[in-house]
Amino acid sequence: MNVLALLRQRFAAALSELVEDPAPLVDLVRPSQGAQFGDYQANCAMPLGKQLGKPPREVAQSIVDRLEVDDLCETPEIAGPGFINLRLKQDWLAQQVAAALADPRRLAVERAEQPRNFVIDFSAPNVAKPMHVGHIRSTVIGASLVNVLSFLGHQVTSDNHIGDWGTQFGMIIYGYKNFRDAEAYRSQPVAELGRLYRLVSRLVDYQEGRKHSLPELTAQVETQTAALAEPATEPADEKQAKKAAKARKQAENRLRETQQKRAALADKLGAVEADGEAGPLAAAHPNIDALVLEETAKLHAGDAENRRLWEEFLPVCLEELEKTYRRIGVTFDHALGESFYHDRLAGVVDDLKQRGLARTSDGAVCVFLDGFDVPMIIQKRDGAFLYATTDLATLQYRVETFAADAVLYVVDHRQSDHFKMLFATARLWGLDQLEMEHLSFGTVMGEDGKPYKTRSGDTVGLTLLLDEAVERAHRIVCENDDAKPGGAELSADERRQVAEAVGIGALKYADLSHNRTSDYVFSYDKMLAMNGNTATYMQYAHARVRSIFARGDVSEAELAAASAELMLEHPAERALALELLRFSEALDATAAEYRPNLLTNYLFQLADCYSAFYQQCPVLKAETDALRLSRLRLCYLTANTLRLGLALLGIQVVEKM
RNA sequence: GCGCUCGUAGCUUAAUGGAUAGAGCACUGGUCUUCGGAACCAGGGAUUGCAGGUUCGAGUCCUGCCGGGCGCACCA
Repeated sequence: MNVLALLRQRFAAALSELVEDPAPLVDLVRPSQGAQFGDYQANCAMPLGKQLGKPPREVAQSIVDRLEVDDLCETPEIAGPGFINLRLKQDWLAQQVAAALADPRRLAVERAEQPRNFVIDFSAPNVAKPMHVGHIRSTVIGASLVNVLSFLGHQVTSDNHIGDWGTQFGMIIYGYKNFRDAEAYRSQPVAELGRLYRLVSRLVDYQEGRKHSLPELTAQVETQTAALAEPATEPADEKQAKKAAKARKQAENRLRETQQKRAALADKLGAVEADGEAGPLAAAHPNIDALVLEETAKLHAGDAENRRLWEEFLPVCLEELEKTYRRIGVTFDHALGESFYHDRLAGVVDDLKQRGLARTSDGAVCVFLDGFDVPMIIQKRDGAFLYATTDLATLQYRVETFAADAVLYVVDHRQSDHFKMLFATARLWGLDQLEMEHLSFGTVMGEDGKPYKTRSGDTVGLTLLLDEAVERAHRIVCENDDAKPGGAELSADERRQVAEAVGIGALKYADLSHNRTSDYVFSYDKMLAMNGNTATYMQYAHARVRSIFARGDVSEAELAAASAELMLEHPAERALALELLRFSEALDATAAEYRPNLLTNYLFQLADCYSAFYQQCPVLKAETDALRLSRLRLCYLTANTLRLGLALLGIQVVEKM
């Protein structure tokens, strides 16, 4: 039961007698800001009063006169400039909670009236590279949206659009042909391919730095120095002088930055040259950057040898990814990577050309779009296709194969321009009925405010990250268990399992509880903080509830089957009951805006309500048996709601911790 | 230079144009013969970057400025 949706229906009926289109006004019915304003409030009288030219309080009264909510609400109150405050009836509230209790699988959450077909594109790592910290957000947010939308009755297809066809394979192929350690490849193929990738990547970076970046930076330093050396024109007034001084300061800062960048790059190049292994290889392969591109091009052109190698490497790489997904409990319906669409790209370009949407410019096939400075290039001068081409082919495939109504991309915000152009092109192309959303998020930053890297400048592997989180969780679990007054109660095995749930849960929750397009600051300490708005707090709340049942020797079946009316006399009981009922609202809001943080907010608030209840209302020691049962049932629904809510976020709960 | 995005308490942050900007961390004080103290309660701490504007009402929408992050044809 979604109480908010029900109230909105009632308001729609009342408002339709007063106004042509009640929809925008109905949206102004919402949960109250504070308990003093009741449980729900309607803010529609003010704008309607404006519209009708009548005093808002008068309008509020005429809405209330037409409103039929006697069955679920106390008499509505009109407050302030014209707010309508609603308070749910105690017995109605009790009935709704009982209905949720009677439905342990769905907790009385209704399915969407109009199920849609979603395709969610998330995670999307490059198979040749290990997943790193930047992949967490996409993976975790995407997976939770899949869960929530599916739970609400939508048809959801999850698709991991992996990068299995790009330059990184050219690197591995080149590395394999030139640098492989045959013995290592035989015994540890993944590790050896990883080593080859890193080695070649380093050598390519070296050559590109030597040939392009370093000269470019050197030139920049020169022009910036020259610009600073130019004599300043005499400022006309004080304001201009200030402006000029500021501009000069900025220019100085820019120069310093460029110099620093140049020095850092020079150091890096020097380090490669001085390296015992990489140094000689760099000297022996001066054109490795071009040669790698050649290997990639040969793969794309169907070269037998490269194709064979690709087919040999790919399963190995995929298995490595699969290990990580298994550990964090993420699965996909499909993993149709870039290579899957390879055969369709030429057709896409032809079709766009034929429809007059694309034309050749400067040798490249481009789609020029209104409102964009640059075109979207779908075929390079040398004939190669780009990711824009692949993305268009992918969209077409998803509409044709999955009958998608909506395609969601969980990708970091740096690609927002790309998606804007992609969607605009797709709409011109005829996909104008399709909802396309770029669910963007910020870059993962370290606590120093720079992209999260190790001290040596490498990106941090996801495996290491998980290990560290679980390790820290394990230490805390052990400490806590050892400190229990009745002695430790977890076996070594159980401690491991709990640490896994707590560590990985903390990592996921930290990502899910933020909804920022700005950058995300990664911090072990913050995500693993075992109090506050964290997964651990929720898991702990759950474990505490469960322990009541164990201690009180309570039968769950009895709780589920009980039929007596719930007693909600105590304010904390009532507040908890109301919060439990809002689960459905939280899920709908999460689905409507594709924002898992609305669900984490809800769960945190629920845990908070439970804490207050737990503190103020004795359960096992309640005054009467009836009250004891009623409170136990509230506990039971709380535990179930926490468990289900966390499960939808991809987070496990435990019985004891 | 053009574009996107963000700026809320010391820190991390919440808030579909609605009432007194809500939390957590940290800080201060309190609760306890523990239905699990990884807890709870209370308190201090915010001109929501600045200046205008729209509105009955602005953290939210518009304009300008300041500051951070990111992106700007043939990488993904």
